[in-house]
Amino acid sequence: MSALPSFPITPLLPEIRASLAAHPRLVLEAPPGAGKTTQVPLALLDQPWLGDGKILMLEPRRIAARAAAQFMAQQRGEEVGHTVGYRIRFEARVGKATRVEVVTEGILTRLIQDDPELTGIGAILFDEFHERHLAGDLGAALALDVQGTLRPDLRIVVMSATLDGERIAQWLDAPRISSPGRSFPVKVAYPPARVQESTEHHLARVVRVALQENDGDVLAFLPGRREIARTQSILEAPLDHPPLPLGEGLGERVRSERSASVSPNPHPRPLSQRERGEIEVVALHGELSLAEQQTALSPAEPGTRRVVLATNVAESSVTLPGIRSVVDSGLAREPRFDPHSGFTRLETVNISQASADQRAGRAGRVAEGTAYRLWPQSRRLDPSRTAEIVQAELSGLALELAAWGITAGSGVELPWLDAPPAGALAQGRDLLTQLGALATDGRITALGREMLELGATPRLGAAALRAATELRALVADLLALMEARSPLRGEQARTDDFRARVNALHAWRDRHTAGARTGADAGALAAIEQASKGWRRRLDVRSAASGVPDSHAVGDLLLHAFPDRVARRDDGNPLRYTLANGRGARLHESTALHGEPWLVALDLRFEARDSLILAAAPIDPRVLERDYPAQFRRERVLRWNEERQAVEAFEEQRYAAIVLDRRSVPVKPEDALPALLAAVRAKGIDVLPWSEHAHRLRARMQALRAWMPELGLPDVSDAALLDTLDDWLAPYLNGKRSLGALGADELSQALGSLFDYEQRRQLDAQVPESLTVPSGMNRRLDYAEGEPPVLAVKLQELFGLADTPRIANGRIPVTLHLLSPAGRPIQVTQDLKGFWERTYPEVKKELKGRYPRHPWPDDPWTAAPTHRAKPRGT
DNA sequence: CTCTCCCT
Repeated sequence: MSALPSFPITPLLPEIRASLAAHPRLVLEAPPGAGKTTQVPLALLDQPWLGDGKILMLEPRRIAARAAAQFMAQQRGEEVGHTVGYRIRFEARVGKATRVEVVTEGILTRLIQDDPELTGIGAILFDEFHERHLAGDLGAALALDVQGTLRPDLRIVVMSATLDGERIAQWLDAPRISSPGRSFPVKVAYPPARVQESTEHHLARVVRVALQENDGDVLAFLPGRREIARTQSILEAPLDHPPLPLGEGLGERVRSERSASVSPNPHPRPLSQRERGEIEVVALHGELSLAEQQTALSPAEPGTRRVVLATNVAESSVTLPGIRSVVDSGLAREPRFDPHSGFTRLETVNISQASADQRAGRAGRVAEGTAYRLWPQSRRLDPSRTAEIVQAELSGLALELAAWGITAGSGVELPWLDAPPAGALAQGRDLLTQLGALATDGRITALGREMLELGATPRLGAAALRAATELRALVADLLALMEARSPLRGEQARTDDFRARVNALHAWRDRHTAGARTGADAGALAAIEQASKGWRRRLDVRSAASGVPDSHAVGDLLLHAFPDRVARRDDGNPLRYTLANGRGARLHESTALHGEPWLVALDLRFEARDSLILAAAPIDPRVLERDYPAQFRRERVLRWNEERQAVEAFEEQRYAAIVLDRRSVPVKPEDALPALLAAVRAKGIDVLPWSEHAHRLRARMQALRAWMPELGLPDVSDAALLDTLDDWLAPYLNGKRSLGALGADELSQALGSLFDYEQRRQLDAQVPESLTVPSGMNRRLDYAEGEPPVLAVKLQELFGLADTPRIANGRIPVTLHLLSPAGRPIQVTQDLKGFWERTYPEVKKELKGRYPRHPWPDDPWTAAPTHRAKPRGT
């Protein structure tokens, strides 16, 4: 150990050893450059608790796993594969003597599932745990479960670079040791955007400032390719105005921000023509070919300064030499799974504080640096990155859990740092059931176990294992191509026909064409071929596929991975498709798949209406009939025809939600009734044929209920009627096929049926339709909710009536609308007596002249009531 | 008409 070179973490190693001797779990916080990855595993090798056990160290990336193993082996003066080895998918360098095994995260899950006792393993170290990958979280939860049950002696060390150590330590119930890093101070500035300035213009402007104020290269972080391209064109366009004047705006602001441990170039000056000519702008993102990435990663020509416009690749995956300043948009694109739609979509989000610090740290690897942040300093960032487990698609996790014995109803839980959300987990289990990996009781099937053993995603695993033996060579290619980014470049890169990728791989393999002529990236194809070779080994295939597969072969194999994304072209619109899950999708206008009646959509960009199909392959629908017979259904379907206000019946032949054939069939009465009731429920009570009579009947029923609550009458408000349609309306709709067939009388009868005989008797007695007035005529009563009834009547008809009539057992006085002989309103009153006494004499004086042929007695109490005028001449 | 990064 004494031979170890010194790292910032070196002085802490005794403390780390002591802690693990006393306590089986530990949280180790150390920023990049502290040496934790390479020093901690070796420092634990001689510990008594380890005996001759192995140390497993998890890395989130393959490159990092290889590099860490390489570095440690070198440090011991050995080859990789002796004391120190590594294991990543399709590649292992471990030997009998190997005691430190650096593995990628998915490998650990396999190891634990294969041997839950973790025989021979004494410690597991989770490096870069702050990245919170799904596999890392699962691995840690499984390891904790094993430690708590079968292996109390197992040591678990979680190494993290963020401020989140406290939370992790609580979760683990573990002590916490922090190490300083090895990096130079980085000064942070927050230059604000100008009014209406786009992110790209803001960023380009600050990049120019960074070039002025600092030596060395500039690394800028943007959320994606589109923003990188826009920024690049802004930076490469000739300046239409001279660069920033001295001492104004940003230059000043930068120097006044925070206390700087180092002051940037104290005399920023405009770039000269010559200097600008020496600045090289390069893009860096995951879609680039290896060669293109190399350009960005290699040192610039002497005398040339470089501006690297990068996505998140540059945050952790690659190291860039010579960076002295970082310009950070504060944005990243992250996948979010929506359990409702079953799709994952990319969202542009604000980065976490941990990411911001990690990005800024990139400016301090070689010397002091400056980080320019393009968001307001007042903005509060989330302290650390959201764990993948809370926002990702979870079918893979659900399958691992099922293999561990955790099913939907098992009630068993793992000790999660962040538990998987129930909705996404349920959706994952649904998919697994559809793929045949889970039985109906939720337990894992034999196919599910095979899928885990194969080590592909559940979707691709299902496709691979269901393929006929003679197609397995092609399946291996499809797995490799599906997992990789598209190898196509140039014109070809735009195609949405997935078969173009297969053809490019086969052409490259067959050496018929040079890499360049296939329009594909030879480096990418070589990597895909490596993966395909790995899959061929696992699938027991001797030789690789070649040539151009049959037109449906690719789709027919991959539809077993995406049975829910089988798509059929709509009749009306050749670009529009309906997916088996019922959602809409469309091909873009320059599609290479125009006219294909059936597709399997392999990649979609989610949109609320019609998702865009980014990659697809044609399929033969007969394969669906053969392999998913249960999804084919012939069903009677009832539809509401809005125009006819009537029920229609169809017989539909469907694959899942895709309608293959629809024929009109006669409507059965027992079919129609529920559909008619549903239509009323959906459209509201006003859709019924309300007559004047029915309205009035309902008003009286409501009035009686309000005025004589002791009768306990049913509510006939809109809401109550809708709630009880089955009771009162159904008998009258029975046998009908449209709402129009319901007569107005029938509606009244139906309403009336809500009251029994006695209640109807009370209705007629207490809330009558009309009153007989002294003239002998029946005059209608008008009922409105919450008001006394209105009796409109000519004055002359009431002669002899002393008091206001009352109804509802005398509880409610009617409101009299007293009318002139011509039917014009004279007075509204509930006090007839008062009217006769006070108002009538005046009314008489006024109207007698106008209606001389009508009686205007001085004494209305004793006069004979009449509804007619006096006969002429009397 | 345009999608971040990674992994069994």
